[in-house]
Amino acid sequence: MSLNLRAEVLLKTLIERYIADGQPVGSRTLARQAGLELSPATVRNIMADLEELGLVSSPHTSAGRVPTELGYRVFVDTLLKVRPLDSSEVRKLKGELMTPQDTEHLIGSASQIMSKISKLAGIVMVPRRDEKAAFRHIDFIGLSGQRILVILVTDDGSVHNRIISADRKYSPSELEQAANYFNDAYAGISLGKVKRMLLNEIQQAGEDMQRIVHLAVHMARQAIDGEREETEDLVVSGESNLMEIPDLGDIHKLRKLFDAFNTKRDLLHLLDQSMRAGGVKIFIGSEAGYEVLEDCSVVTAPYSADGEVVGTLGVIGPTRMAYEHVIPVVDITARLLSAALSLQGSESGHLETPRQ
Amino acid sequence: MSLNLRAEVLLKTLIERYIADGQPVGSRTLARQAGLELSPATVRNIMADLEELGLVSSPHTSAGRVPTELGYRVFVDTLLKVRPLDSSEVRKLKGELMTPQDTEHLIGSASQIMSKISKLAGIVMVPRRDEKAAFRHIDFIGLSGQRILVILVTDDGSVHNRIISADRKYSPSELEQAANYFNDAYAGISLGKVKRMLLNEIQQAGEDMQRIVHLAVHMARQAIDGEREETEDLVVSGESNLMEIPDLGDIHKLRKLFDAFNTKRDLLHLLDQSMRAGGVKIFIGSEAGYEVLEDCSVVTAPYSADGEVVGTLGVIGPTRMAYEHVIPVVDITARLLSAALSLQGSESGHLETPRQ
DNA sequence: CTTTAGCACTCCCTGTGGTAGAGTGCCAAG
DNA sequence: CTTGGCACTCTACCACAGGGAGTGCTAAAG
Repeated sequence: MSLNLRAEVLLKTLIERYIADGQPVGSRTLARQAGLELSPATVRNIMADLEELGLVSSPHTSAGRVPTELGYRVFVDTLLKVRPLDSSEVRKLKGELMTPQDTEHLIGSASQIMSKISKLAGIVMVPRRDEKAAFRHIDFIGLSGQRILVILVTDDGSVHNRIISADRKYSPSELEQAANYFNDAYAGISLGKVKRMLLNEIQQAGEDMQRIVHLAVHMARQAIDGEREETEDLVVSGESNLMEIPDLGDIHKLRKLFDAFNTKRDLLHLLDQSMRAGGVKIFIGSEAGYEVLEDCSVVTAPYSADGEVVGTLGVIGPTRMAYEHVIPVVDITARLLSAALSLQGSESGHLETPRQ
Repeated sequence: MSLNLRAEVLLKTLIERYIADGQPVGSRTLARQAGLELSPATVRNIMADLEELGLVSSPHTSAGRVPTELGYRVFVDTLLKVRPLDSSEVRKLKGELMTPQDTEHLIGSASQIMSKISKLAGIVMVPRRDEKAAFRHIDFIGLSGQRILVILVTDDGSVHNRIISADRKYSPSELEQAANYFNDAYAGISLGKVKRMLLNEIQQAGEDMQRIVHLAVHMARQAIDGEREETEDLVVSGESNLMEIPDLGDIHKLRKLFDAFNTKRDLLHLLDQSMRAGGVKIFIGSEAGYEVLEDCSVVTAPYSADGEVVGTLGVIGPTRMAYEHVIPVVDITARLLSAALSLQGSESGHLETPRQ
């Protein structure tokens, strides 16, 4: 892909222009806009070259050129200069994310603020650190019948609750004993480890363990197992912004996209991919491999808590989006969210004696 | 509004026909469909009468008739016979709502199942019974810095958590003492009462109360106050179903509607209105008084827990919806949700000694 | 060899007119 | 009161032509 300087400049101006107003751009316009002293005819020759390389295409014979996905790819990879964020926007971001709030709200705020600033849809994967987060506290509370409410608190300050059915009814004091046993025995241990320990305990001990211990172990196991599903989740905001974008005018495609927002599976998978690579990543149109994302691009960045990557967030919009603006928004949101989450982690696991 | 039988039959068939295929219906079709032995010309005369009464209108001179909002009103109030639900649909509903799950999931399931069956959007207001629900249990857990995670459990089995900033850092044992104090002092008392008691306690005691008590009271107060906002919430499902409905083809209107789903304020207000009246209520088009609901109808029903109305749910779709199908869906969902919520309430508040 | 001007060509978009179809309103007869 | 008949209206659809935008090609100029 060796483009000479002139061709690069022209491709860049073409894409910028096209992003700005969505019209195919012709040789005359391009010649004037590019700042090079070239005639439209010369530009036409170069456009023919670019078309051969698969970087641009024309919707029909007499309609100017439009970037292809490959064209966008080259653009974002080599030609794009991201412009630093407006200080007012940075302030907005900080204001939204630096106020203390629990993880759930934080995620929601991040998603919303991204969608508000970019005028597109914001997506945030909920953090996946259950396996690593340390167990902090558990509570068993009896409901009607044999149902028991289990509240599980991890070291990072997140709370999960779940209703399970027990084998019989338990008295409040039995439940309290069970909780005490569990809190004493497992405080400070990572959830992943707790899970393995529970499995062992169940297999080995068989019937001869104390009733209370038995109860605690089984209930906790159900609660921790249940977490897995719940945590595979995604927060989407500002979907409706996408409805005003003429590029996505096809109601049918739009509907499929919205369904994807609700199903979440595909998007989660996509976000999962970009968890590994550090920094901002961009998926253009069909690159992502999902049909629903046709004509869409996704700009993602991983975020971390306490120095470890725990999730991904991003913005989703039409392929024709203002990348130079969206990229820094996603980037900075990821950084701010990381900071907020790291602040939030409990110190007590390391610095203080675990609560008993 | 005195319609003779013939006119009623014609209006009914017209609306049924229009609901079925969305086309303005002409006199010839109507004459054949209605089962009355009438010629198109006679039907035309009657249609002119109905038009004068404001029950139908024609989009243009030669285009058949279409029901007006008033026409729909008369239809649902006096002409409509709701058909009982398919037993397979009832099974689906029961399967979804009778499996034990916590309140939050229950609400989500109710909304989803309604949208799935009606192929429209389902909305459920989250229950408002905080003031009445009894306080059950509180936990304070220290996070980094001066931040404290407060977990509040009410008697109905719902869990709320919130992060607050304390005036200084507290040790785990201090926090535990505070929680113990609070759990002992307030167990079984309704949240509304707890709130008032806390206000009193703060005013009266001034500085001379014990440090721990002081801490507990202040933290609990923040948590309980916070609840108010959070609980003003709404769960929407199946919005994307609305995108495939040709009646709502105008992207701009659709966008406004989706914004309303996100803002939630207007919809909550609407649902709030129908909390008082028992049974299914129907808002047709502009009747509701909200611009965004133009061309939409909302079918709502209140639901209860332990015999007391705590919220409203419903379905929202185009004015031209299959009322005779949607109405029983909403009705039964409300009943099933009521049953599920009533099951869920904890008995312990009444039957057992409060946990200490 | 590259750049440029000129020119014919292609395709879209818009507006126009004409026609068929559906349905109405009205009138006069049953 | 009901019905058949008839003139009228409005829409939807089609074909067609003209203007506009932009291209590709060619030949000449740098």
